[in-house]
Amino acid sequence: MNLKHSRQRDSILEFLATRKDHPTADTVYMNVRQSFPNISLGTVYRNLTLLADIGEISRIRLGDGVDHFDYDTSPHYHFICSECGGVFDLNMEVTDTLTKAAQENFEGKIEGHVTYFYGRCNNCNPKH
Amino acid sequence: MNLKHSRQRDSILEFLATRKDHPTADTVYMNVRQSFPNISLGTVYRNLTLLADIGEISRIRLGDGVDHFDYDTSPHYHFICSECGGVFDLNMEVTDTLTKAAQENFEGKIEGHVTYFYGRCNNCNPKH
DNA sequence: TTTAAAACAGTAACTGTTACTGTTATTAGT
DNA sequence: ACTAATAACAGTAACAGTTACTGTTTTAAA
Repeated sequence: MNLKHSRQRDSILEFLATRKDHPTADTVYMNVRQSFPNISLGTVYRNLTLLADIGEISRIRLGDGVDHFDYDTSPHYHFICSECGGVFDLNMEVTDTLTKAAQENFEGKIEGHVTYFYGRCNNCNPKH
Repeated sequence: MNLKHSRQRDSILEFLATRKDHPTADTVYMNVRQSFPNISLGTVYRNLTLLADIGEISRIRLGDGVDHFDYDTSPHYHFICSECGGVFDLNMEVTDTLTKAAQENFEGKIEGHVTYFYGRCNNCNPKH
């Protein structure tokens, strides 16, 4: 891979680094436009995909039809609120016992699994 | 909910019952057209959504950008092959230990989780 | 510097899905 | 059986998120 430096890409990565809420491409676009008013949504998508491909960030799919992006590439679980759509990290250990269990009765090679949790976040959960 | 009977819906459900490979809306469309040549893709989507809403079938999201549908609504895990996109059931127990563990350090209410596995299926995994 | 190519902005196209519109099929009440 | 109300239909347009194309600009190696 023969990458060239780009200020737009820097800016996208820099923005992601400031956020812990796993923004979507569109949110990235909105924000990076403050530094690069002419940046194209295509550029944002291209760079998010590239950064994810080289492992600088990770792309997260949570069943809401939109891709989220995370500067934190360490393995951890996510929670998505069914009410407000907010995404949160979970403070919880990641194990490979699930993958091992799955491999037991399965021919073929299981390489990993995707897990995310859903429900009501603290804000949306009715207090009582 | 005040449902009326429809032959198209029957046919969609009937087709799904014959398949264990979790077809997409488009696959359902292709097949049901053999009995109903004029059926509309919109009708297929509408009925799949309706059937899923009333719990007759389940809708499965596996991160490949397409919805899959399953006649088997009992809780079980799925595997998706990164190579051919094939979807398979896993013969493996479903527990709620994950949900409990996730709830530990999380304010708000965790209602459930989605888990699926990926890798190479038996056909796509290089033999040796 | 010059120059090859990576990256860009802008925009069109594509995919999966949902919504709209006027017509047909179903079913409950006579 | 007939009628009337409406669920469901076919066909098609619209929509959202994402990817691909085109001609121009930026980067960085020679």
